[in-house]
Amino acid sequence: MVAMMGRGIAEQGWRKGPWTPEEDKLLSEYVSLNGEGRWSSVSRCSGLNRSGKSCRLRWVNYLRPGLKRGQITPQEEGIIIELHALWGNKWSTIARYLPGRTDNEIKNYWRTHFKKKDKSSQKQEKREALILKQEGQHQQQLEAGEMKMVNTIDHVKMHEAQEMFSMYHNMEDQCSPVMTQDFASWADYVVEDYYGLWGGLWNLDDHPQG
DNA sequence: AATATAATCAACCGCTCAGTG
DNA sequence: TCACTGAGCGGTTGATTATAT
Repeated sequence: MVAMMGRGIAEQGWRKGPWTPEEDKLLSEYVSLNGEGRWSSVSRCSGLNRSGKSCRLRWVNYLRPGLKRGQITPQEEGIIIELHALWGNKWSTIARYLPGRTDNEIKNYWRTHFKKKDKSSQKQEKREALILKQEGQHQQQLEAGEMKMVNTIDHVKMHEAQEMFSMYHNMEDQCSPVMTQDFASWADYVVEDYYGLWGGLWNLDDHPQG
């Protein structure tokens, strides 16, 4: 494994690899005394043999107070999907709208839950191709859905909407609140949910697109 | 029960950008 | 204006855990 990519091996004197409870304690104490920031001086002042980068990451993603641990809720998932459709891989921006969640967490969630679609979709698409042959009307239905979507939300690009639909459709764990079988009815759901979401989000102080 | 594969998570790396002298 | 530095971000990797065969 190419020498573990140097993981766990001190390079330039910095310790790498998983954090120990002792290190966590030192970092927490340092931040509680000195506040966030000044990461480059953490190692000097706290006794930690970690780079500032590493300290910051550990604090932001793991030690920071108020972090939620555990499963992403369906509501959070919906927000992630919709914000990603709008902004793409702007994980830190998306994370601002999910209190207690980190950009890393959201990024990981997206990768594991939705990027896998790329693989599974190949199988799925084969299956769907068969179904399409059997159901010649399916395409008409899809197009009807597309038209509805385009007319209703011009914020979300069509292909993104189709991707979102595919993702919902491919999710087999039934965690999605709505499992519509066609794009048209799904579009109805998203339109409702979309405005519901933004009605709330626009009230936040930190407007995303300034 | 053993092995292979997939999923998840924590952490690192390289890059960019803003602040400062 | 330019160079330097620190902080933050997104992409990626590798270890661990869960699930399937």
